Amino acid sequence: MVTPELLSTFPILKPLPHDTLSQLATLSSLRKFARRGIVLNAGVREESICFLFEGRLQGVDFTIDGREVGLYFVEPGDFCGEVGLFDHGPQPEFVIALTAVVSVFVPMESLRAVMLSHPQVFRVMGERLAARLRQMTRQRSLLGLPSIGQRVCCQLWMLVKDDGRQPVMISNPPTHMEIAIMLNLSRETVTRVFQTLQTRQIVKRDGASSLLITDPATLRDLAEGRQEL
Amino acid sequence: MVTPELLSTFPILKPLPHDTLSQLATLSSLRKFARRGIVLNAGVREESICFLFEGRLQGVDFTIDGREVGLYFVEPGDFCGEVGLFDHGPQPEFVIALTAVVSVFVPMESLRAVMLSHPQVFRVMGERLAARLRQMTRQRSLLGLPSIGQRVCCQLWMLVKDDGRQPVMISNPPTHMEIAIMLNLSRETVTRVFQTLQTRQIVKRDGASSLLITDPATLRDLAEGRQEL
DNA sequence: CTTTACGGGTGATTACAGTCACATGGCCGG
DNA sequence: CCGGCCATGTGACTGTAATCACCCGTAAAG
Repeated sequence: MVTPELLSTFPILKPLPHDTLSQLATLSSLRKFARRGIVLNAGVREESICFLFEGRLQGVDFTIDGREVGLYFVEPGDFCGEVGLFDHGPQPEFVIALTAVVSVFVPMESLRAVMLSHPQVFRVMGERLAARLRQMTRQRSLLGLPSIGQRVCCQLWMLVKDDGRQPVMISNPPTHMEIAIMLNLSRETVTRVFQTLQTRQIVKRDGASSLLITDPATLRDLAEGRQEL
Repeated sequence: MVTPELLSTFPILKPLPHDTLSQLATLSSLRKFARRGIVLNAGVREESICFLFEGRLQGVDFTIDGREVGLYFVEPGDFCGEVGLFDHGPQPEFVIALTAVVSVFVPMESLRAVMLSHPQVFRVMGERLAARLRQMTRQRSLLGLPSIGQRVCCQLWMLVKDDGRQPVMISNPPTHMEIAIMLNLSRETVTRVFQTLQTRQIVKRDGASSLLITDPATLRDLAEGRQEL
């Protein structure tokens, strides 16, 4: 079902020797989710780490009064649910499939064993946790921005890793609602910002499941506050 | 200057053998800061971990347009600046002294060495990083609360570890401004919430540098949304 | 001892994003 | 082919928190 080759497509597992990968592979399982499927549950001790092969995930939490709060996006090649590796605690947040998703579930206990016997993997996993902290810090300061347009542009800019000049395409982009909960905004407000971005020819819908950033340079300027929307 | 005994007052260092502590102590330095002093700088590779002995610290970041954003508080016995231990990266956020502060600076490199040779410490440090992630997640969902009063009460409640019924005292509490930046509010709004909390006899100023929680039970209810303010 | 800075307190005003209500169009399942 | 769902789009209205402008009192700085 899961081959060692599949596992080795993930950067963090790549350096592992082939027989270790084989062993991990026999313990792992391929799992597919439909859009809106719950990949990881909050509050329970999840027994697996989820490696994302295809699609997009979103970490979400809920406020006491039931409002949805967006925390981060997960892109293919990345993984989630790793916090419990370090403290054996419950999964802190939900992880939801934003699109149809293909993922590999690796049992947490065996991955922890691998981690402890391969300092290399341990190191990368520590770096990974640190990166998550850094990313959450950045996301948090986004929320401090008084200009709503700048908030949306920053978030959009973070989805565009490519820093080039030419147009960039984002396939299966998050919906307005999914962006809204990341930024503490209402869905309508996000829609209105996108509307002005479209009339100003900075982004363009390209079919149903694709967003074209026609003018990355201006988007960047908007994100960094050099231009007003 | 720094004694091994002083270091062993910190839970994470306590299990270390005495000679390791002695060696660490010779490399460490005692540093005091005045209120508003910058304890750790963002963006640079800080060369030390800061262990807080006395006072209160706040992790803060700034938005692109210069607004201050509050991230977390640090209480005595805890430490900060540890992210770089894992990824050798720059310090992600500023750490500011909210009160007069006594702290011990332990060089990051030697602490990293200790960590690698003492799996015990490594484990606790990993748990610590995980705890930070969990705490940031909770703080983030606070910001999703639509009721401003609830936000403030939640934050206040987090400062009260004690879950007892009897009145609790918070010494050197954060100023309204410092709370405001944690919650994405203006200083005036926080003042107004405190005003109603005081008239409703839930909290009370006790001298200049102390806040008395006279009715923790009601504060808890307000924080958890069982009562409106 | 005076001066200044800072934390806290308060009212008036206003901008602005949330909310509600509804419309449209695409896609999927029956 | 039809019906329903979901994402998006849009207008009207409104509540609310930010902003501004000021006050006071204390405590540290000179």
